[in-house]
Amino acid sequence: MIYKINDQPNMEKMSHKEKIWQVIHKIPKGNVASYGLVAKLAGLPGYARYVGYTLKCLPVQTKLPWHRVVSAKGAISFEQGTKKYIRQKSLLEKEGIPFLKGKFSMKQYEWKQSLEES
DNA sequence: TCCTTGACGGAGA
DNA sequence: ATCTCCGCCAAGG
Repeated sequence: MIYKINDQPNMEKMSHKEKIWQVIHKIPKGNVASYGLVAKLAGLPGYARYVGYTLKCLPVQTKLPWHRVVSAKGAISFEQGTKKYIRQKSLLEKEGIPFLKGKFSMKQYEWKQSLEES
């Protein structure tokens, strides 16, 4: 299906996955958001696991900044040392977020949506 | 239908 | 700080 970046369609009529894509697309570069926060901002509180499922279904060449979504503790949800793990880690470090002791500081880098808009 | 499987989260211990 | 356990919820067998 065609997904236009700048559309702000009627949330009621969007599928859950579309709502989730919309939210992830808005995560600013240099910030991260937990699966739970993405779900909440998408109007789907409690759907943290579903956010993970949605990301798993993304095509490899997606433009969506999936790497900015991490666990609530700031850890990467892939098995340590795997290619995916290393890829996500480097993409975020490239955006200036330090990875210390196996995690990113949510306190400092988690997206504060309220300060940005709405 | 029922059961299992996760890119989850948080309350306890 | 860690680790386990359990509730969550859609998908896929």
